[in-house]
Amino acid sequence: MGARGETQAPIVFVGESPGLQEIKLRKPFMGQSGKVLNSVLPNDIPYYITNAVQCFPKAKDPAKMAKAAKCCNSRLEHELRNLETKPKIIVAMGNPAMWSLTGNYALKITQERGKLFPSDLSEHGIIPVLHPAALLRGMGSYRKFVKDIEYANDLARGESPRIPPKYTYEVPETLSDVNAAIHKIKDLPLLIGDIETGGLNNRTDPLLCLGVTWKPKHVIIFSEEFIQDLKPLFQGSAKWVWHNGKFDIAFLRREGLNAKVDEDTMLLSYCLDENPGLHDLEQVSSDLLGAPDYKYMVKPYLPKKTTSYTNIPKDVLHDYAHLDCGNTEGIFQIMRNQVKRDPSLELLYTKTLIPASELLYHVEHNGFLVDQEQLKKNDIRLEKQIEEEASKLNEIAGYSINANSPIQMSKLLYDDLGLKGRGRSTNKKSLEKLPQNHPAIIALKAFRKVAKARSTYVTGLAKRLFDDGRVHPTFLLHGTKTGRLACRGPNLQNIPRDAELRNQFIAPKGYILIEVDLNQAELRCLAALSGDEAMCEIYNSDGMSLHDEVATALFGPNWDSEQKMRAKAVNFGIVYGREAYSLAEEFNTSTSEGQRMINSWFARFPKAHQFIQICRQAPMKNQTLVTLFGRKKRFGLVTKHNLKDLQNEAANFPHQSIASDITLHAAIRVRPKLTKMDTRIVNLVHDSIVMEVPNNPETINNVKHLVIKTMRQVPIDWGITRVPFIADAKEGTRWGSLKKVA
DNA sequence: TGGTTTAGCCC
DNA sequence: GTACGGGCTAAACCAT
Repeated sequence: MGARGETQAPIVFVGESPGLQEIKLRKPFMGQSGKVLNSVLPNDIPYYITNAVQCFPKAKDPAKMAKAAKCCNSRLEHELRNLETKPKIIVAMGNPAMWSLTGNYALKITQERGKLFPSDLSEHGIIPVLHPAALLRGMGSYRKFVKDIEYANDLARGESPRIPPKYTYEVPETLSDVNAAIHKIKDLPLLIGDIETGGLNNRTDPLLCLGVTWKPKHVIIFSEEFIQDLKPLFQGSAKWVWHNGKFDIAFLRREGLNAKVDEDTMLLSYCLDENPGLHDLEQVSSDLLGAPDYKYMVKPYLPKKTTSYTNIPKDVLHDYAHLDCGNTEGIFQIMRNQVKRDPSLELLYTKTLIPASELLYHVEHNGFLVDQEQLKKNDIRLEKQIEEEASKLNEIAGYSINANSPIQMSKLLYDDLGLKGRGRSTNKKSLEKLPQNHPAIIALKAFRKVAKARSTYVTGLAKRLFDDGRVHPTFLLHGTKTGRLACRGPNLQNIPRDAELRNQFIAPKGYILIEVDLNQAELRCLAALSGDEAMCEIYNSDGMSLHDEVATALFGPNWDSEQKMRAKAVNFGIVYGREAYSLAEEFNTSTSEGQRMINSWFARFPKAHQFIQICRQAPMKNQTLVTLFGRKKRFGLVTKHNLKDLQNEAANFPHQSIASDITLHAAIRVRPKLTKMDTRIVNLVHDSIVMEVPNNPETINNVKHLVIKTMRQVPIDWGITRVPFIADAKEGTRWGSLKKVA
């Protein structure tokens, strides 16, 4: 019972366990998941569908599902062996099916999906894929799911499995062999490189080897002891290909090698799919080449995730490195052509992403100087405040309580103190619903503020400091779905707007900080993109201000400061797709008043409204949004469950993306000129550029002039002409105390 | 030890 | 029942 399809089918789909629909109808995949599966089932060949588990476990936690899968294992095997014909391929959907069919209960579906596992239950074996229900919950990539199933369908139709690529490699062992190898390849048109390192940190961790290839299927590995002899290799005319080249060139440049990023397979992968988390080399190689898992080679030497690659024996490391390098060559050939065939992606890749690699190498390398005195002062001050607030909460509770624990605080507020709110959450919004003058609420809010400030922005920052007194973050070009940069280790894009905390970031002696930021960049983009006459008029006039105009539109000409605040919030809320309820919450007013504000805004700016509406239709119409910088937003699986979220993403995508690219391009353009003025970019925050500038009036003036002018010019050069872009400069010695100077 | 949940900071 | 787009980090908690 519980199966459907043809018993002589060449392809078998194995799901997890029946849901209510399936129990009722005695057939698998009849509900929402069934719809997803139906969209990818082959329509030219028969198929058979069953489940790994036939019972209906009450709780679907992994341990119980594993147990159930083990129980049902022999039943499933019996079912599959008794099909009329042996299938060519079996698709395992979700962890339990994969566990049961492979017998390996340690596997994880997100890591194994799309790979071919041998099995005598079918001719070619098992292909694990994500379960459709996981896709419906917004996990994983629908595009990958479709590709995985397509591969399985092709095998069922009689095509051959992909053959995992194999490469030969050599490791020159004498200096003369190294020199001969360099001489042979340094002026070839294209070299593909990949390094292995003793850690992720280019300031402290060793460079262990460099793999280079120039033609399919053969790699040269230059080992550690010859790194210093590789200078001529990087002085030839070859163009260099890397996977996340910004990482590699930072290590190589440290060693005095003139490495550069001409091509980058990670960025190609990001061009082809903007969703994060899909672009690491192993993953791309597996998807495009059918490359098998080769991490197993080095795993025995890496007991912990953090163990350094220095613990791997040299011969094993070189063996591993040659696969990385060879695979990079393989995926480059495929993806470079795919990008070339799409003019917008080609534009994005060549004009934005590759130049941005070089920019960000420098920003990361420069780092941001931290004042350790100020760090210490904040540490002491916040520690004291944390203790004070914590002891207040202890006293209120009457026992020792951890204010950092949401569970304990929830118990305190809703059980011990009997406060009545909405649900049992203790987050900021929920606390707003509780009596604001209650000492527990006051203390908890204060505690949260200072605890966050200290743990993340003081002690957390201190852990990231290097010998040079600076933090050196990593900026990710592939970290967002919109094209904004992401930043980590530490994240310098979310430092609190609190003078004491921002003052931890300073200019070195003899320099000052200048921050130039675009004024209302996203709203200006919305005006320019939509061509809304009223918005454009405001931004093109000298005396008008959007916030003032909207305040007048919403509340009449005699608005007060509170009403102006609301107007401002509506302006920024609109571009994020905020709704009446959420605005009403913020201002403690009725939903109908929230709705009135939104309606008035859209009435004042009808074309902006229309533009947003058109964007919102993209997910339903299965359209891809494209910006003039070539960024794309693709909508994978659209369901009634995620439609609203996707519409909000769509509505927000164009102006967020373009505003960010204007800043990025301005930074790319000014950086070489800044270098000549002994000026360094030390941070980028979506619509602003922070620099350290020699403290003399002439340079300061030149830098401000250059950056402001460039931020104004970039949109014009990219065809955004309906609205001017205005940038403001602030300066000072500490980031928290910058002052606007005429 | 590692993954998930909750919370809070930025544009 | 939900309600705002895009991110990162820390601490607690829980399973292994």
